[in-house]
Amino acid sequence: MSWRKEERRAERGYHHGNLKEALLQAALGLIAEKGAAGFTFADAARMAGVSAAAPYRHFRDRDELLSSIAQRGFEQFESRLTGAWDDGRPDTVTAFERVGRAYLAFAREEPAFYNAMFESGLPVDANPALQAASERAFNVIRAAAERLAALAPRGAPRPPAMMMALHIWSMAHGVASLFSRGDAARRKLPMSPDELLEAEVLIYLRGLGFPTDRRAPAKGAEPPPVPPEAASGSGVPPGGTPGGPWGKPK
Amino acid sequence: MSWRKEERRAERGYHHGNLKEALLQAALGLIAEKGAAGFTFADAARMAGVSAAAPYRHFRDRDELLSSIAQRGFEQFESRLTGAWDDGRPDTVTAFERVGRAYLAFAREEPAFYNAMFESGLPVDANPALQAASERAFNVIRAAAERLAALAPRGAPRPPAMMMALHIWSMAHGVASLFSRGDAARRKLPMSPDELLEAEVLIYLRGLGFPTDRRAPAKGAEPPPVPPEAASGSGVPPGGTPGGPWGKPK
DNA sequence: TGTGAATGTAAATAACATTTACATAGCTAA
DNA sequence: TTAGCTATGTAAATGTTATTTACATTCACA
Repeated sequence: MSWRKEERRAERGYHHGNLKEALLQAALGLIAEKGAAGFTFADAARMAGVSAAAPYRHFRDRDELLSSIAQRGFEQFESRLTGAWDDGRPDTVTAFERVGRAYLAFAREEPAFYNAMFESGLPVDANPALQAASERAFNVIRAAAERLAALAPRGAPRPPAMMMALHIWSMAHGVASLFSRGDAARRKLPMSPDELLEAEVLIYLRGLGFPTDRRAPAKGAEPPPVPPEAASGSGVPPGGTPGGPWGKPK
Repeated sequence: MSWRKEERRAERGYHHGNLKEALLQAALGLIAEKGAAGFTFADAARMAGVSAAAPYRHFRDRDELLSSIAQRGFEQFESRLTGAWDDGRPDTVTAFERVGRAYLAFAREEPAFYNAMFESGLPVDANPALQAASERAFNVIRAAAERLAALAPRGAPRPPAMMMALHIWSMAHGVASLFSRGDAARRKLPMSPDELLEAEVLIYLRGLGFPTDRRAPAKGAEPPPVPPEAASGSGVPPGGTPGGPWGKPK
């Protein structure tokens, strides 16, 4: 349990000193390069400068290494989503969209984690810790959806927060999987994945009756019940934001 | 090029008679069971009753077999989506949703194809034929979106069809990936993946200003300009369909 | 300082992917 | 019909991987 010599002797000596971490890092790099499928246990060992059998002192098998990475990924993912949500500041809709962008950013900036988490074919539900980590990450979206649902404009039925969360999750995951990674990212799209997702979420929220031309509300006007336009207008003006969420219909 | 004896001698003899097809079928089964990652070329050969080297007479390597399956998958996918779209009958929105359900149905009923197409890590854009097949499938959604966009209600700006298509695709793919396959399917959801996607699409369409309580329009009332409520109401009544697309807010 | 627990290594096993040299069957042209 | 070319298979060899086992080296600490 004690890694007193981490820095001191990262490489030489009979004992590596920090093999577990070194293996995780090596694997992370390999997965980023060749995908979870291409990554090999032996390669990671080689990269860490140890024999092919050494990794088994730290991970039951290849899958456990992968799970560890996925787990760590979900934790970082949760952290980033939580940071993006920032407890709904400056206003719920803005923060909500920031969460969406954070989702895409994570997928783009941490391909190895994202791959291990969502594209490695790992049986997430077979590993309680992993499952829990995944759940915690999702709960950030869910909590945000909860807050958003609470803002449902008068006249519109209050949408189930869980459903909203699942919807948003599926949009973010769909965009990330299809357009924001790997070769799919090279498709010629009319807009960036970020813009695509933002428009998608905005249109969706509009469909629920939310006002979607976010704008920092007057001080202290939110969390309290209703944001600016929700209180005033008819909920959803058919025209919506000038030009719609997708910009000018030139 | 001549397979005169396909049926006659499917098994015995020095020559298999139909190895290529047999390998594809075997691989399909194996992928359905253990995923594209778990599938092995050797297993497929064994299953077809030939030596491990025989498959190389029909596929450059393991990846080419996988590509062939993905290709075939995209073709069947396109076929099913086209059938579901049914040229927009009985009305555009209904047909559009049917396409969404067909997407999920395909993911559920053809896990092997879906896996090879979207979860095998195949570099789709590296294979022109595969890329083209994928494009053709997407074009079904795109064409449907085109028709839908043309129905944009008066007062609402006409949304770019391509964007709509990408949005719908991402929703369907997101729901399929997250909730409609593998272990993720076992999550305790408040509704089925089908219902989830349907609600998502309906809310989205509502966000674009479309009337979403589909109902076969009066004969010949559609394609022509505007469907029932779009002509009458204010485009998007804040209340929308009674209870909203997700059912009664009990 | 002696010793058990932790961490590594080497060697062995079994499964794959892939290649190569050789065997056999099918088909076509003389 | 048959010689010979082509397509399709096989067996054996190579090189890599995952994983296990028996043995070696350190570490931590009583």
